[in-house]
Amino acid sequence: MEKETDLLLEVHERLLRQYDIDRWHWRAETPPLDVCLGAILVQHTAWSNVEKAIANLRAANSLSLETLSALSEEELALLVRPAGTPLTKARRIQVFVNLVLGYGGFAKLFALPDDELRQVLLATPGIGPETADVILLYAARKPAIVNDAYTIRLLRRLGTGPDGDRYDTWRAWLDARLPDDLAFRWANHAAIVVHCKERCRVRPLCMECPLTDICTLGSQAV
DNA sequence: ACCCAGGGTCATA
DNA sequence: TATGACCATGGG
Repeated sequence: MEKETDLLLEVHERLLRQYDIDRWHWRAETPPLDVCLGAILVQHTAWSNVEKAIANLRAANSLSLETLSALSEEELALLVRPAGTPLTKARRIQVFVNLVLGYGGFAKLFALPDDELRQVLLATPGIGPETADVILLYAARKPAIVNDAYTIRLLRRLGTGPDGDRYDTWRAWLDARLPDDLAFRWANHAAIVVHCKERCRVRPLCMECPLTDICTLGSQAV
């Protein structure tokens, strides 16, 4: 376990040395609503398409809880259409937005104890474990673990990780091994995403990959 | 013409 | 518990 922590910390350091995570899409000043919309819209979807959807919302002056709640399902679906599964995502956004409004805004919702907040999010239709953890970390700014396909793929290539790929198994495994620190966890997940988007999917770039020498799968496909 | 993307939900065995 | 179907658009 300590050895695994050492590996995770080494990866963390190397990635932060290599990438400027400030160029990642969520920054310290990103409003909670933007983060939450992105978290829902990116489900099984390429981020480039999410940007188009959010640009549509911005152009329609609809980046507020009140506006999003007031839009008809069809109108909202039209705006988020580039992100795919438009009707599904329009519904999920409205359910979530109404949840926040019901609490009287993000500040009050996020004032709940961490565990309770996570339960509330998970009980919301359309918000599964990964979306909930993204909201916890990047919108509510709690030191949550975010697991995702990138993390699993990367750490498997490094020959580590728990048995099985179930979300909660990975989450517990990472939680026990990463510092319980907001800044660390914020940067760690961001760096993994930036890294995987930039390199992991393109094999020729493996030569310049900052993790090549500890990658146990060599040149095998991602 | 495929295949997949930072998921989530529901039905089936 | 564990797969599979479905949602549906845009880019490689």
